[in-house]
Amino acid sequence: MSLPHILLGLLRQPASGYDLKNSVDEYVRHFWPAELSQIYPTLKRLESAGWLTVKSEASPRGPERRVYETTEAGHEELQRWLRSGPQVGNERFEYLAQIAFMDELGSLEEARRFMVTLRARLIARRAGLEALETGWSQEWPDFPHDLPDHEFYPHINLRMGLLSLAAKIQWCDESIERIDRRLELLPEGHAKEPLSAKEGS
Amino acid sequence: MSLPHILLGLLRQPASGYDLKNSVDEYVRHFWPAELSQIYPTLKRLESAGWLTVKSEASPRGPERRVYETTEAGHEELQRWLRSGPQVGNERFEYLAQIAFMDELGSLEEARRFMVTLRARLIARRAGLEALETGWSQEWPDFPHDLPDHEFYPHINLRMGLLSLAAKIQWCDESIERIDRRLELLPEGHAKEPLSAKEGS
DNA sequence: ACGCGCATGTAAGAAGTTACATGATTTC
DNA sequence: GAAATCATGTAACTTCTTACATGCGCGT
Repeated sequence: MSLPHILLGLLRQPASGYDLKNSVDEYVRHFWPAELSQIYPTLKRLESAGWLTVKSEASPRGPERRVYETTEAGHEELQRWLRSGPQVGNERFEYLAQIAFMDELGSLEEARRFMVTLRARLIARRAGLEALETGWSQEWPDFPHDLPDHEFYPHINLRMGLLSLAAKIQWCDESIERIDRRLELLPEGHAKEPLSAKEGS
Repeated sequence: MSLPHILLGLLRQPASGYDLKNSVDEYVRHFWPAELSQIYPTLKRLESAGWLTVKSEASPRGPERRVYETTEAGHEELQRWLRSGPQVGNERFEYLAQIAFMDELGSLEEARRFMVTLRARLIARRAGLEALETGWSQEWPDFPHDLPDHEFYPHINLRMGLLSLAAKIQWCDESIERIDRRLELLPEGHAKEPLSAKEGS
């Protein structure tokens, strides 16, 4: 139920579907990715609900642009959603489902490799967020203090990504250690390569 | 793409759709909730893919039970999935989308209330996981050490839930503090009720 | 008599993914 | 000449949610 409201939120400045896709990729992707093939029909629904209006414009390059603007009703709907309280949904983690049945493989080494590559992928994500943050800190002089409101709230979101990824990376480290302790109880000798990328938490 | 494999994983013991719903609710719900209306058709698909077989059994109470078992092919598919590496999907957080546009309300007080109720909901979730953990610790004497494999991996999952919720609660605290610091810069006097539930990290 | 647990599903729709289709202009 | 960017979409499919439909047996 969120994409319509995200588009409403982004449309506080007039924009085309194409523009919105760029905004989503730049600002929103980390907590709500969306494809053009989903954005276009959603904009039509929003229009027929009376929350948006369109006008066609010639584009300097390429075909006509269909530029959307929020109506008063759209603006009210956005505020209604914002005031409806935090919507905490059910997150789905496929990798946790995999871990739940890991004993099926009967191999602590395979479980270890699983956690090590998971850790690497989480670190890569964190690097993406960190790059975003350094980009911001160069644009805004006394970052992260004294940000204007429309930068303040996005930065709060960024912090959530960073903190939550740090916790997951720490969890990977903890789990790898637990696996290692189990491996030491076993008779065989095991190749236990050290972690590659830079630290965890 | 996960529910089929989760059912395959749970079906290492024969079970009916109804049984599986109970198992999902007990063990799996925290990272992959599923309804009966989704489980039943999925089982049929799994059967026609040759990964499961069924037999009807009379039930002591109620209608006939359709009891499923994995085939050799199903077992291999489960292992293939487990070995396919950690599948890190795109998590969607509606409340982050809401925060992103919070400046629309132009009210730090409303933003603060939002974060406070979010914090309360996250703490409630954590309490659920903690209850699960104390339940486990009573069943297994020297918890969390020396667990058998089929308890070890689920406990690793539980830890992820706990660590990741703690990080989010900490993020709420940090954000509320940041909002408070902004509120202090303003001329007006503001009612700033202290946090109700017990501590955050 | 009523509701709960057992047990099976179907139907309709929302939300999201992947692939396809088209065509102009600009940059390398 | 090829690839990227600009710009619009549609089609087919998967996944998940919510609501509906049915009926037995047990406890209070």
